[in-house]
Amino acid sequence: MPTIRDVAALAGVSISTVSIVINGQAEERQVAKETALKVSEAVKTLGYKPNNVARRLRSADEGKPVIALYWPLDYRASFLARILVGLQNEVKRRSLNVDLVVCTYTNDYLYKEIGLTNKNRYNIAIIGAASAKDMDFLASSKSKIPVILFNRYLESFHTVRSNDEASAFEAASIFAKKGHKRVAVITTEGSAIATSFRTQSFLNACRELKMDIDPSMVIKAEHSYEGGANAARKLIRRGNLPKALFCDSDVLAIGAAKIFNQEKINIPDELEMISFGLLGADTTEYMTPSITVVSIPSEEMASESIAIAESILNDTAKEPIHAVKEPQILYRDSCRI
Amino acid sequence: MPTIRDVAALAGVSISTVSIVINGQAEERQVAKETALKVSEAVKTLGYKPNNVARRLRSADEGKPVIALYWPLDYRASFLARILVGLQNEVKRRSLNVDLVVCTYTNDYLYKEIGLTNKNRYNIAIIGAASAKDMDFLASSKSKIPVILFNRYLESFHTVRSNDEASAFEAASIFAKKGHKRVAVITTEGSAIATSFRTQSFLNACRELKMDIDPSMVIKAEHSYEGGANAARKLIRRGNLPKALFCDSDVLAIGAAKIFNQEKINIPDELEMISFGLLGADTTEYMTPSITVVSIPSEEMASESIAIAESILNDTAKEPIHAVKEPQILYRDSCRI
DNA sequence: CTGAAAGCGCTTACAG
DNA sequence: CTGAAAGCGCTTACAG
Repeated sequence: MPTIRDVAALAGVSISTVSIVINGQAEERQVAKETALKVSEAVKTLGYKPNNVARRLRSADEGKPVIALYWPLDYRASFLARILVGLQNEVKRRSLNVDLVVCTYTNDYLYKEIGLTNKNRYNIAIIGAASAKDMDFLASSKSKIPVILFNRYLESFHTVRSNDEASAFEAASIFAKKGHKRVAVITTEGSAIATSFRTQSFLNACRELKMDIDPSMVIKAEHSYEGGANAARKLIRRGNLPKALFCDSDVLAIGAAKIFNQEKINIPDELEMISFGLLGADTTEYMTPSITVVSIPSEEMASESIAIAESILNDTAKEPIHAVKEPQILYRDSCRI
Repeated sequence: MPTIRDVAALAGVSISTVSIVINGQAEERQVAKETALKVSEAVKTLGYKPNNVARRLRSADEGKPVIALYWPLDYRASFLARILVGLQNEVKRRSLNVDLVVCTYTNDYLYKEIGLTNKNRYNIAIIGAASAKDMDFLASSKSKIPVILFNRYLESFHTVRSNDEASAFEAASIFAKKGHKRVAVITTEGSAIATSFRTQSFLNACRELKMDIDPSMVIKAEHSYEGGANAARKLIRRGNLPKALFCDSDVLAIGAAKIFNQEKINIPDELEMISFGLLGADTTEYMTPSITVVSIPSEEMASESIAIAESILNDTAKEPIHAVKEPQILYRDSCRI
């Protein structure tokens, strides 16, 4: 990259003059028109761009500490708002003097994120929805800044999780108490860590509670409303529909409910539904039917993340902090207690 | 703020030694334990934090250009994902070597955003959901970096808008063609620029098309599912429900639809609904009933924003660019053509 | 009107 | 084991 020095050399003027011109002070500092022109041309031919970092140093612009949330913009993009609002609210509540910034990344490519491998860009990274590969990258300690893992676990990092296992068990217990013997499951296809863990936990709980899950009743679906709808169609087509359905995400549940409504399968009379809830709680509340969810405590997790971030900034977080938040079951029409 | 120089002075060692210690190279560089300790203590007593900007300059870490999306985390947080995904996809499509970052702000307080008043932090700002005050701030040219206004208009800035006026007219035309004479409206309370403009445009269109809107049938609602639900309750309570309802946001429409379902008011037989659509198109598609929307072309607007950003980075955007994108009417069950 | 010089706060060879 | 010095790319008094 050309520097101001190169521009000065090409234009045949001093560095000071270049600085004045590129900062638009040519008139006010009474730089000769001709000189200013020479500078502009040199800038253009070299493709010169001022170095922001140098400018900031010189201008004593240190800025506030920056907390970066890393979040992938795949099908989980819809969960971002709730978490971001949670982070933001906690920053406000604590009157932290920090900037909160969202960086998007692609699963498995976290290692490409320069904000993580360079210790001077952000002060703290909250990393959400990491894939197995992303976790490997982190575990190999290639991240140069303090990391808070969001809903993932690595011993040597700060982590904030939702107690999905207990919640899956509780969801299964509800079905068991109601005497359901057969349960269907709609789960996200692919190997996202959290969803497969949630589904696995639910299946284990069913086994423990002596409920039967025919493998053909575990439908894998693309994580979208349409995916949920397609899964519901498959279940109906297969026939012999169980009276209980578990979904590992409310997005799938909403898509599925649409089809049950269309096919006049009454929820909850003919089919009771429970879903994990990752969207804002009001979303599932205002569906028709409203959907009973094990609501992931995103807000509490976000608050805790900021609490940890604050202690990192204060240098009081020596040992990794591992926080676990309890989801809340929100009983709605799709499965009343 | 204390500098490395202060730490060195207090610890009674050289700057180099301090640098080595604070960068965790004490062992490897065989710094005497005692020396390292003195440094650590000086760091602690002074509360020294290394200056990231200086580090970056020294480490020749210039980084990529940064495009910052400014978005408020109020009730409009739920619209963020769709726009962000749109921006991200276009960055990818163009293989731009830029960082995309989201900065949250509070309406009316855009002027506090240091990223805008300091020209060295971000290279380009895309500003969404600006309030009138925020626009004043921008118009007063206090922003030091190139700005792209998202769904707002100021002559001297790059702007990308949705043609809400034409769309509102088209929505009204649909009702008019179906012979509706009376129409109800649910609109967002408060003075958000876009929503009030949409509602106003719709009301104007109704007047032009000789449809009657009783002012008492224009219900102001908090922008949330609950707000939409409350508005629907008000409409029902008032009695003499029109057969056509317009909502300025799909969030309101979804909340309202829930109540109509509960009250067994058949959509569309007893009441036809059209809403502006700010959420992803699939959301309203999978509601029960699915909701006919004038879908704001967020994706196209995002693409255009990135196109403008690219030309700014290439210095080929001399004059302000003003782009207008056409919304698309998506016919769903709530109002078939 | 223009330029030489100082200095922002660091890191990194290099010398001892 | 430790320190003096150079220098990252700028901006800003200051001198002329």
